[in-house]
Amino acid sequence: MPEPQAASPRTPDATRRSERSRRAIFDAALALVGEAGYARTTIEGIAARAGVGKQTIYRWWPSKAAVLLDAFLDLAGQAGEEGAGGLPDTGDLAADLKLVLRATVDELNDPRFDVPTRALTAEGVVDPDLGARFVERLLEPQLQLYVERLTAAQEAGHVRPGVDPRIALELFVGPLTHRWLLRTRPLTHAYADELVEYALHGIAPR
Amino acid sequence: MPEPQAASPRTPDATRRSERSRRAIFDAALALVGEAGYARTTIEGIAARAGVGKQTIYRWWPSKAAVLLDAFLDLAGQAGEEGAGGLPDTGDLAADLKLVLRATVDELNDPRFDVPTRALTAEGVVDPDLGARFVERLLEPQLQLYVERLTAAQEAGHVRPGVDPRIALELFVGPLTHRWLLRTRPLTHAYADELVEYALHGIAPR
Amino acid sequence: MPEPQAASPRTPDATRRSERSRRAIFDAALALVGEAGYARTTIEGIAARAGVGKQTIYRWWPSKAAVLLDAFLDLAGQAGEEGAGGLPDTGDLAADLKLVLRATVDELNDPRFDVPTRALTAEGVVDPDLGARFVERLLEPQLQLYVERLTAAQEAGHVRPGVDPRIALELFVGPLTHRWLLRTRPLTHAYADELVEYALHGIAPR
Amino acid sequence: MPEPQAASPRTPDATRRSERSRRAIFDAALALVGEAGYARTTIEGIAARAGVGKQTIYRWWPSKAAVLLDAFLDLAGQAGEEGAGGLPDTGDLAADLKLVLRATVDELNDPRFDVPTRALTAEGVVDPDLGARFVERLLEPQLQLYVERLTAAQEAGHVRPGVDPRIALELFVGPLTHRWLLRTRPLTHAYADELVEYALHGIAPR
DNA sequence: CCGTAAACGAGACGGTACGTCGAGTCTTTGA
DNA sequence: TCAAAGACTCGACGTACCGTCTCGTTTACGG
Repeated sequence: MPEPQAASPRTPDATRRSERSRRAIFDAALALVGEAGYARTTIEGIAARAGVGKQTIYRWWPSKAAVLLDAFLDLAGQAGEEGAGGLPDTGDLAADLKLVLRATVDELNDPRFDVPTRALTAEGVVDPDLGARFVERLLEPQLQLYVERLTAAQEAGHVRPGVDPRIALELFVGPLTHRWLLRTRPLTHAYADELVEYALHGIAPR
Repeated sequence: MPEPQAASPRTPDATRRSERSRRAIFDAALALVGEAGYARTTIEGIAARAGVGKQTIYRWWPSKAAVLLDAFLDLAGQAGEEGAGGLPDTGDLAADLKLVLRATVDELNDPRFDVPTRALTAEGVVDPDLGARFVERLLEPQLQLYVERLTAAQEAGHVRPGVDPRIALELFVGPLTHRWLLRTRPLTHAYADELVEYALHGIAPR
Repeated sequence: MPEPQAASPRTPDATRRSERSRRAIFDAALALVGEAGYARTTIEGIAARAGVGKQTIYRWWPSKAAVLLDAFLDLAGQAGEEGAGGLPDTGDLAADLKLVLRATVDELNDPRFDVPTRALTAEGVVDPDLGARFVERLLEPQLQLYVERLTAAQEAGHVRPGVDPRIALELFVGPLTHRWLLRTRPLTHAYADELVEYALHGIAPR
Repeated sequence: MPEPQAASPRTPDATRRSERSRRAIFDAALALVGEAGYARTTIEGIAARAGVGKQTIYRWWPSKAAVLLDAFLDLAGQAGEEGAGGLPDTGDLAADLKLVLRATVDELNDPRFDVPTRALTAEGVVDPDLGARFVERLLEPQLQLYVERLTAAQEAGHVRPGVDPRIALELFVGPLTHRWLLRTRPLTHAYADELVEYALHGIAPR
């Protein structure tokens, strides 16, 4: 549940907040972004679609991006309640990473995911506060899964001792994100595989 | 030199274009972004500062981002006329890459560079046309330098045969960009060095 | 009190209207027309002078002319609250008409009245809706005073029975307006007198 | 043929003027006013339609209204070359005037005449220079015909001696124009007749 | 008959105002 | 007493024309 970011003049009473409105706002925001894209989604539009006064949005969120981020977190929270039990660990690190990266490639190629995530990411690039929230709530938890898997591999002797897993993971995630955000080259399974091939050698035991 | 992207309704006659206005617009745009940030820079403001009619901007560019991209390219073109002779090649690939990546880190940490580049990148993330132009005119030429240096290293036997330099370079550039854009961790020289260390092993001969 | 002419897309709620803004707009509009003339008065200028958003003008009026007409009506409403008790009736129709027409001549020769009235009239000539409002709200009530006076004269036997007062009045008002609007000849008291002389014979008993 | 209004900076050489352009501009102006109305007719539009540079218009006319006035005069000049031999004189002044006024009523009720004349008149109401030209070139010559007819009638003893025909004519023309411009009441033949009835008594011998 | 100066078409330019949109604030009203 | 509704100020949008100003390109005259 997103608490408003601290000491604003006249912090509203969160306990009296209308859950009904909150949900309606999330639904409207996600629907509008899906239909019209992020840039053409407006706070006014969200309010109208949600059947809510504009003030009700301004009361609880500082910006359109913040609304959407919370809507996203809400969505992810619902989805993630069951699954998300960590990366697979079959003992074969290369295979496990390829599986995960291929899945990520598919997700990034799916417009339903691509459009709003791209919008939110772009906003975070430019708005440090939002970016921090985005990273802390959405990105970092996912990266932590890589840390866990790589640490396990390190303990199993498949990754060179002394390698920092937090840096190592970026060898996989960084290039993928680079291609996705900047569209320098197409994102394919073959690319994911090759990436694992190259990067894994970099952190493998000598 | 940015030729208008053709096939628009009533393309204006580029030969009659006022070089004076073009320069004034670039100067104003860069100054305003530097002073007020990208979001608070408006086309109206650029026009006023440049002493130019708004229509003169709209006649030649489709958006604020496009203006700024061209202003950037113009700047880069001036700067790059003398230098830009490729990445250093001392024969020591690791050292050369560290040098370059450290320089990149410094640049990315310099607000004069960071603010507008970040803004332009974010815009490109969301606007495919602009992104394509951004990549083609600014990013790809830089990446090509890596390709050249890595190919040379490959021929010298310092990089495993069969490794695709275009993919290999992303092992260096991808993670750096990731940290920069998403601000997940601080960008330091130490990080640049470690990145080279890890990634280089990945593409070194067995 | 000007109710918006209904059946527009999304008629705003008139009960919530800001009386403060309405007054400020009228004041600004009249002041600007007086200072700069009608053509150089702009909606943007009125809004700025009134300390009001442009939208607040566009919300309630369809055009600059409509604003000015309402400003005029408002002014006339204030002025007319006490006076306006009809044309004088001394029993001497010729004298009474000469008095009134001379006063009208003076008014039409006074730039404070001439400039905005002329502008509004010209606009009404070309814009039938505005013209209708102008006539209905400003002109017709004045003409009605003539009807009353002429009817009284008719009952007193000073006007031929069977003469339609609504037409008769135009013998006085028409030529005067003609000279004023088209500036064919100077508007003088002598002219007013002569007009009464000629026209009155036309409707006198045989 | 409209000579430019004297000593402007660099008066152009009228002898070199392109008759072709002049005609094309008139045609375009009249056509556009007919199609879109005066307000939506622009100098730019006239130039484009006439296949003429804007400067060619600005070189010879000071305003849109001036162009249209000249276009009108040109038209009237063509039309008036044969006819316009004065008002009819059958000896029956009332009948003659009714005939003429009825014809005027018909003209004023014809949209082809009404729209542009109305526009030009309105412009003249507000722009004294244009108004003067309008009156001098179009209106006054017509009024002169009334003067002639009334003078003839006066000599024949049908109009009271001492009556100023220039004023008398306004008893007929003024009310008609009033109704037409202000749309206070419909313009009908019956009205024209009644007007003659009333006004003629005013100037008849006692 | 030819060179030259003008008027010409085209249209880019600096401006001004347009009418619209949305942001964020403030006020009224009904549940 | 909160929230819906929505009017408010403000600022920027992108467009339309204004009137001015080059640009070549005709065109017609004067040598």
